[in-house]
Formats: sequence, structure tokens, C-alpha cells
Amino acid sequence: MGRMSSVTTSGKAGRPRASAPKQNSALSAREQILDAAAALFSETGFSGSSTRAIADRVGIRQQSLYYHFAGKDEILAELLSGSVRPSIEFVQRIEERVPDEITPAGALFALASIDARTLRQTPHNIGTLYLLPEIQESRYDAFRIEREQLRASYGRLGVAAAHPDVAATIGEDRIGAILIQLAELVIRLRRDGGTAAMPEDDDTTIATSCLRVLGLSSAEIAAARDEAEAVTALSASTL
Amino acid sequence: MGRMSSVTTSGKAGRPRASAPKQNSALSAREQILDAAAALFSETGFSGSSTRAIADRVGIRQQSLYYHFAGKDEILAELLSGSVRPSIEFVQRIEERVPDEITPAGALFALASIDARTLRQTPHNIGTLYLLPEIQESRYDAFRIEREQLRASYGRLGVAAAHPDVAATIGEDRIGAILIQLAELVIRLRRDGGTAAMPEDDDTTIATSCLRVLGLSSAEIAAARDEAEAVTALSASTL
DNA sequence: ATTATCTATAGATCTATAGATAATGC
DNA sequence: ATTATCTATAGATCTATAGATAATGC
Repeated sequence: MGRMSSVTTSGKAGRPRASAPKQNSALSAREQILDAAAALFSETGFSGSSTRAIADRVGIRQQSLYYHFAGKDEILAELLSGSVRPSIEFVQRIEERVPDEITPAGALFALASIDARTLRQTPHNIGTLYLLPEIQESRYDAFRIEREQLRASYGRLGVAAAHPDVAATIGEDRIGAILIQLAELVIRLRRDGGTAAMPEDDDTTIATSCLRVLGLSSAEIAAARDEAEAVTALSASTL
Repeated sequence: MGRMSSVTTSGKAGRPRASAPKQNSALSAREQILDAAAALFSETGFSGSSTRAIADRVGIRQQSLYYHFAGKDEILAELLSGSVRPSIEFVQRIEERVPDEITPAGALFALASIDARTLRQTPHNIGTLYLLPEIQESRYDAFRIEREQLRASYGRLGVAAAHPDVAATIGEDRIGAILIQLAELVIRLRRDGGTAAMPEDDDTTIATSCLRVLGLSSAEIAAARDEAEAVTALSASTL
């Protein structure tokens, strides 16, 4: 096939793409690449997604990726850091308010339900990236350290919120691990549920389960939920 | 380097390997391949592990794999089916005894702690294979259907064991998903914990958390644990 | 001049098939 | 004769670099 001569004047600097721009033309090239890579990495994994496949989805040549990223691994690194950052920031803000403005249980409910909601709503189920074997490589240490911080926050809040029986039996690190594991249930539900939209109340189910596993009663959980709702409404405006 | 002439008479049919047999020579060639692949797939993923890398670990040529398996995906398929089978069999046996010989809570405690123990003790943390993106392909439907059965069993036992408040709020499928998610926490603990041996009592922590999340009291959990211990001691001999 | 693409291509790898070979088994 | 390996190799792919080119910006 003969080459399509430059499709139309794009209003942007740089040589025009050989093929007509797909959708997403509102995004910068860099963002289009990240979006395409997120979709592919979560469907077929990191090693299973070629730079060629990413470029095809964006509508550019494989080699053009290297103008924006030094390599495939930098794309993954950027996706990962972009996806934990919001949780880290939220947890820092909420931990500052404990226990004066909010109880540990209320803070934990808020944290778990916001994490669940974020994971549920994010494009391409980006949470599945956390499951990729490649992120164990030392190159992604920075990301793993951030997740470790998040686990530590869940652990601190969990210990403070737990029924004394539970806090006495399970250490802070295990409590943190259990709570994160529950929050990340959304990732699996979404992956296994196919295209169907997930009900919003799964966020509540998960946050409730976080408190239930710490031995709190239904009444205590309901109180924490009310607290959390007040605080998240507030932080939505603060944010 | 000149070829090493056949190392020594191996006592087995077939052309001798070019290199001296590594360890594991007690296993059949097929088993050696499965073992090497399990280690590699769980460390570097499926697409990230080449047939060459598997063969190197076994101590044979890359092409020799194809005498034992039609392709790389058949190796993964066999590893997967081998690893759910025991759980499926255990859950079937224990569900038969509910509720006459054992309460749902006792059965669930037994199931969760045995699953946790198996995942904790299995070579190469084989549970990480469940996290690979590749198993979403239709080629591995059989495996996913078996896991679905396991989830259904967790769901049935969970609903039957749950405190009425909880059973009224969360559907059977979500309960099953939550419980499996807790059982599989072991996979993550083991992966993140590096080489350190995991404490045996993590199995108990997990099984306890499964009942706690269903709203059971400490006393009810202790009773279930006692039941479970009686039944697993018994089933160890039955098996 | 700068930017963002393109084409050409190197060099490494990867999966799989075909057929030869060196043991054991009968 | 059968078994389990080996060597040789095809053909596809994959990542990344080098340098050309076609826009916009000044």
C-alpha cells in the first residue's frame, strides 16, 4: 500500500504520524503510550506485551516509543508510581487526624473504602500490575517501598482499631497484610467479573470486612462508617 | 570446548545428556522439567521464562523439552492442574460431612488452614502462578473452572457459618471471594518475606481471620478450631 | 531551531520441527 | 525396537540505536 501522505495538519510540532490518529487524541503522546501500556500490561503482562503491541495501539511506529521513554521498563515504572501515589497521600493526610478528629476505626474505614473505590474505577484495572512477577525486580524497589509504607499505615491503624483480643494475637505486620489483601480484593473481582460494572457497594463490603476481621461489632462498624463518610466528604473538597 | 563424551552409564534408556546430571536425578525427566518451570514461572512469570531457561536449569537442550511436552503452555497447564486438585479433593470430602459430623465453621476453619499450609509449604511458592496474567487465556479455562468450584465451596461454607448479620449483608459469591482472598494471603506473605521460613501459625491466623470476617466471636472461633483439629488429624489418616 | 515522528537495520533472542545418535530392552 | 536425548536450523519476533524527515515555533 502506498504511504498515506500526512493525514491532515495536526496543529502540533513534529513529523505527523503515518496513520490517522486513533481516539484519545486529547491526550499527549506520552499519556497515550501510558494508557495503551496500562491496558496491555494488565491483560497480557509485562513480558507478554511487546513494544510493538503498545505502539500499534497508540498508532505510532514501535521505534517512536523511545522518543518518550528510555525503555519498556520505564513505562511500567511510571504506571506503578502513578498508581500508589494517591493512596500514599490520602493515608498521610488521614493519619494526621487520628485520634483527635477521627477514630482509628473511622480512618481505616475511610482508607479501605477509598482504596477500593480507586481500584474499582481506575482505567484498565491497573491494580493487576501489582500482581506481575516483574515488579519483584530491584529496578522497581521504589514502588515496592511505597507499597510497604501503605501496608505499614494499614497496620498501625488496624492495631489501633482492633478489638483487644485480636490485637493481642496478631502482630501489626500481619494485620497490615490482611487489610491490604482485603482492599485489593477489588482487583480480583474486577478481573474475574469481566466487563460487567462492579457495584459501588463492594467498596463498603470491603471496608466493613476490614473492621470485621479486626473483631469489631456491627454497631462499632456502623459508627466507623458514619465517621468515614463525614471525613471523606470533607476531604473531597480539601483535595 | 570439545564435547564431553557420555558422562557415565546412566542405567536409563535414551541418549545420555550432554552435561552431567544436576541434582534432582531421582525425579523423572518430566518431573525435573515441571520443577524447573515452577521455579522459573513463579520468579519471572510465564512469558518472562524462556524454554531455554527451563532447559538450562534441568540440564538438557532447549529442544529436548518438546519430547516431553507439546509446548511451553502445556507445562504451565500441568502445573496449574496439579496445584488445585488437592484443594478440590479436600473440600469435597469435608463438605460431605457438613453438618452431621462437623459444623460449617469447623469445616471452614479446616479448609482455610489446610489451604494456607499447602500454599506455604509447596515448593517454589507455586501459588504465585495463580497471579499470572496468562492464566486468563481460554486455554486455561479448565483451571479457572476448578478454582471457581473452590470459591463456590468457600462461599457455601461461609454463608452457613456466618453470623446472621453478615450473611444478610454480603452475598454468597462475595463471601467466597473474601475467604479465598484471605487464604491466599500466604502467597503474598511468602513472596514478600523472601527466603525466611514462614511461621506455622500464619495458617491459624488466616483461618481465624476467615471466621472473624464472618462475624464470629472469639469463643465460636475457638470451638471451630477444635473441631477442625479433630477432623484434620482424622483426614490425614483417611487420605 | 526544535519537536516528534518516520525508515532502516543490527543483533539478540525465542519457539518449534526435522532428523541423527547413543543408550537400553527384547 | 524403543527411548530420550542430541545437532541443525527455520522463521518469527523483540528491543533498541542511528539517522532522515516533516511538521511547528521564532
